[in-house]
Amino acid sequence: MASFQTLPGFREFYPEDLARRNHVFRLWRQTATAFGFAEYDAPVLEPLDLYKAKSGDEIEAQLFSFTDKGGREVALRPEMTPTVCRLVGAKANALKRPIKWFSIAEFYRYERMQKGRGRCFNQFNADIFGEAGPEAEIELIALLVQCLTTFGLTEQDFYVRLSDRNLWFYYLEALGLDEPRIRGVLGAVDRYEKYGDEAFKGYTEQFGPLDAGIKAKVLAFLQIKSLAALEATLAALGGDKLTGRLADWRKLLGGLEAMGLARFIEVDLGVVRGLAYYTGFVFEAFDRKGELRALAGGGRYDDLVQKLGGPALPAVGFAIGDMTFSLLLEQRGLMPTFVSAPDVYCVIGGEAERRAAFADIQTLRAMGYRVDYPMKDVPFGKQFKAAAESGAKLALIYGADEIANSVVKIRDLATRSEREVPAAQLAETVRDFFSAS
RNA sequence: GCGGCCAUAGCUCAGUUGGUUAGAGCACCUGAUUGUGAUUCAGGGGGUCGCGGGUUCGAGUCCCGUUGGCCGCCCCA
Repeated sequence: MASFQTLPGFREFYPEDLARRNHVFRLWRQTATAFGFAEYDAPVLEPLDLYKAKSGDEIEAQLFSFTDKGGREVALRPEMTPTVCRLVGAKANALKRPIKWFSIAEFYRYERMQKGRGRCFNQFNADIFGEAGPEAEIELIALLVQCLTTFGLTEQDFYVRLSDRNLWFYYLEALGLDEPRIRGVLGAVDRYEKYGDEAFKGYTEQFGPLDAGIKAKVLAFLQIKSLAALEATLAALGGDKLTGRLADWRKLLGGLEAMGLARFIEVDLGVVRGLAYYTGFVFEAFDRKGELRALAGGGRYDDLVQKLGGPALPAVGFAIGDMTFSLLLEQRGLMPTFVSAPDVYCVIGGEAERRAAFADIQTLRAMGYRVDYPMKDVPFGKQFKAAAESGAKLALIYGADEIANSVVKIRDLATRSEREVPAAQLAETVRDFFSAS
């Protein structure tokens, strides 16, 4: 038993674990690239103020933060959004619009561990800057969907809930509420799914009971699950803001439908997302069975770049966490088992043969083949067994007889057939074998 | 931050009302086997029973504390 334990909530990646993680990262990266997103990265350690600027005590309590040797207050990054806003903000005027960027990075939050949540995790982040219209949401939600379907997940496995903080705001405004009350109601809406009527307790304490007529309308609005129902509800109210917003909704849903993604999307105004910086459309991806935490979440945050010192720049983004996502893939049997097998395994008679084999081993490795051999002299029988167990396709046999005749014996480990080739032709024979198979 | 359950070999787990030197399977290593395949047989390494304290003639077993894990609550950028 090791004396030194891994820090709580941190993960170690043994080769099989890392193979799975690499698989996930590789497909995410491939998908984002196909959508025309460019990859970036940034420091793991940031000034604490970058996160304090936009958030309260709760968030600070969950930061890994400390004072460095130069007396700076620093924190391990808990998310990518402030960082990417700074990167983009600093060069906003020099970057071609729209700015479509993604990253795959590690984040740290000092939280209690749970299923699908640790203190150290990876996220795929994708953001579009400089596009104020719902075209940006279309592109991002399409990317989100494909980041999941590329692993074999279907609409049976997950869905994306789509909502809109602006629409809520305009609607409550039209019902005659002022801004503090609107925020109070949105807080209740956020919790309504979980707590039912209890969710309004906080509002009542602060502002007194919500007018029964308004509350009924809020509850009805919250349960809206289609664009048609939305339009019907809002038709009576009219107003430029609401009419304009409905046009955005039609454009967004129409775009996603044209991309063939309608089956993944559910209008659900019950989603508000607690995070204060979201300003418009918000969306979250969940597994259909409802057993896991959210797979991904995102939305529009048009004010954040400016708040962090950059120019006014509209923005939309989302993130997928690797922990819940990997759990889902494993539950659905979509996480492949990775075997680490060489292409070629060398069977070597003894010291003298070993020297001859080394030259060929180096040649084949330089050609890009993965070649292994036993480090110590081992009886032939064991070596053949090792060759078979290694998963290699070919065994190369270097015995005294072969060396004497300047040949190498090649054994096809699948068919168990053997032949000898002149040592000089080994490289091309191996290449032909692998290019044919 | 709060609550429930749990902790014995690398893994999965036994371990009697508290009683000799803590076990099995799998995995790993060696040999049988000096040129041909997952078998078989024989052998081997590996444990301060999470850690610390207490009760006892005696603790893997009972009690307290602590650390860590799983699950839920809060939160979830």
